[in-house]
Amino acid sequence: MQRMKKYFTEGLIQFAILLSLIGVRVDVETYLNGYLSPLVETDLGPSSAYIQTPFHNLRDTLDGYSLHPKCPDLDSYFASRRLLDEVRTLGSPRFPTQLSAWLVHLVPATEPDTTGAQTSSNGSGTALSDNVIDSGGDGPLNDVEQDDSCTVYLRSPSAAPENDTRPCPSEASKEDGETMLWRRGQDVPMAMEGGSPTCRDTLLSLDYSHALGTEGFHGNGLCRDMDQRWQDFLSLPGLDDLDLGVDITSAISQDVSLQDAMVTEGGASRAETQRGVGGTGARRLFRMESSDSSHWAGPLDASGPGSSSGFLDEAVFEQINLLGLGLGGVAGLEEAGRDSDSGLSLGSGSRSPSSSEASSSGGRCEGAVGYSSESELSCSAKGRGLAAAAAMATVDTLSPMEWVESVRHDHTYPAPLQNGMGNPIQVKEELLSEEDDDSDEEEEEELSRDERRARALSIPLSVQEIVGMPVEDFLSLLGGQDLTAPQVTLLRDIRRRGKNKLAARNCRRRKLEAIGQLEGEVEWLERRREQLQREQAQGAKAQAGLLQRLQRLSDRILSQLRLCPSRYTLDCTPDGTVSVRSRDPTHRREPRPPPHPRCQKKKDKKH
DNA sequence: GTATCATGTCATGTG
DNA sequence: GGCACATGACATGAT
Repeated sequence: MQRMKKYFTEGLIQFAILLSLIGVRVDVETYLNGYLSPLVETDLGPSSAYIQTPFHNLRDTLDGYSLHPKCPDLDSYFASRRLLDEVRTLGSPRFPTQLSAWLVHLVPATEPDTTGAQTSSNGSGTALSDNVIDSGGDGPLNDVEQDDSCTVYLRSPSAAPENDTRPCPSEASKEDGETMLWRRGQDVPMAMEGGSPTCRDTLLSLDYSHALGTEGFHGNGLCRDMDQRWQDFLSLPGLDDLDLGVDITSAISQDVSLQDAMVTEGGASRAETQRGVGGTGARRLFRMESSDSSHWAGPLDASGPGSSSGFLDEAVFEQINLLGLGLGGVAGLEEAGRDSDSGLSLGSGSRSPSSSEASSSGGRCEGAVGYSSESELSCSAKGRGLAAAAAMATVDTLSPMEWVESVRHDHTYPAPLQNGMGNPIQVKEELLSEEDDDSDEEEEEELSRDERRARALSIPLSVQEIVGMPVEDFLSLLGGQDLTAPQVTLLRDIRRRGKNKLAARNCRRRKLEAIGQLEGEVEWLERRREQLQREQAQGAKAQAGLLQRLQRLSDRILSQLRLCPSRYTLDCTPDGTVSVRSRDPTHRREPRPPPHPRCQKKKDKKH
């Protein structure tokens, strides 16, 4: 069973399953570049399931910018991703009936781009993603061929001519191994690093055998081997025990509609450069599509397979992960908010109260807990699970727009629960049943300390209302005849703590801003100092040159005066007067200048 | 077990 | 004096 979990929680098949859940056709290019690639991380160990990939950690290094995971600018950045807008247009999510198929075409880096060029020029039509290639005369794959790393192409079977009898493109690389994905600088292919085939291997092999068709690339030993791996996978013990709600075999193998896709690794392709994402090292482009067009309830389907529009927001992926984990239930919305100590959803904007609570609790669980000792729930594993449940519930209860909006605001990054490969629906139902049992208790538990106190004293106002109301209203409320002294005291405390909480946040934000500003000043001053040091060095060098020239000139003058430069020197006064001075302190008398030649002649005549 | 970080809360100062 | 706000200090939980 553990092995099965590994199959389903790792790698590509999870992507396909999860994305099929909502019928999303996804270009996951942004997630397959370098460290953003969950596929890369799947081989990092037993706990490195893709679901557990903390995308929020990746945000720190996104595009080379060092941004805080909660930075509003970062949120707006993600919000601007056009794929998110595309996801918005989706209709109600529907459970998948089919999975995408994949065709992988490996072109080693050192291999000339013969196969790849053929792939792009043999009338594949929409075989390759527009994101990856363009229709230039040189052929988009030539761009890829310039890359010094391995390239894996995914191609639509429909686009492959039936009479295509070209050998399996991976055959050329078969001698290097039987795997299909290589990573830059690694001798071991990505999918085989663990020494055993992973679900990715199997899926890719399936793609070979089912999507390519025997007319095309079949007959290759590698393809058969991959297919065998897939069969091995399907024959794994415990697979039959899984209740996924769908026939996994048929879901994967039937009516395989391989959509074009392309995986590159290494330097950015031209298409990437055009999108402004190139130049950051290794990139991988990928594409996944649901083969069932009925999944598309929204206008997105109009783009049709082969269209390369759309990118999933990272937050969307997080939510999709939640879908795949089967975590969720309506209870999550309430449960996710229980960890909020104060119950304040300050800064949640115009969101609905339920989603606001979920978001607030999510942010709470992410890091700070504060004085939550009175809270009976820990914010760790349970809180994460509840946040996930909240997300799941959001998907089921909210409209797509609301759900996407919740994704936009939800900064929680929940980890999977134990049953990471379970059926989402089943788990949801389990949570629902649990919620029915102790919903009242949970509702009580999720209240903050102040909320519980306010409820105990029958204060009909929420903490948010108490904190947010104008002071006039608050004073009039306190001055009313309906409140007792303990109620008044509690109201004051709640308002004071709430205000101070906000003040502390602002204070810390300003402090961080000040620190950042000072760091900028320090950096500027350091650069300025280096510049001045360079100028000083240049000035010293120029001064040395001038002194050297002056010394040579002085020696020349002294030599013309028939004075030894080692014994005499020239003194230059500020007023421009130049005099000869002896270097020997004992001979301070001005040396008599030699007689003028005319005088010397006259003197000679007298004698 | 320890360090670090984020957050809440309290005490205190300031306007 | 009361209030809002700012901020240092401390506690607490998460990582």
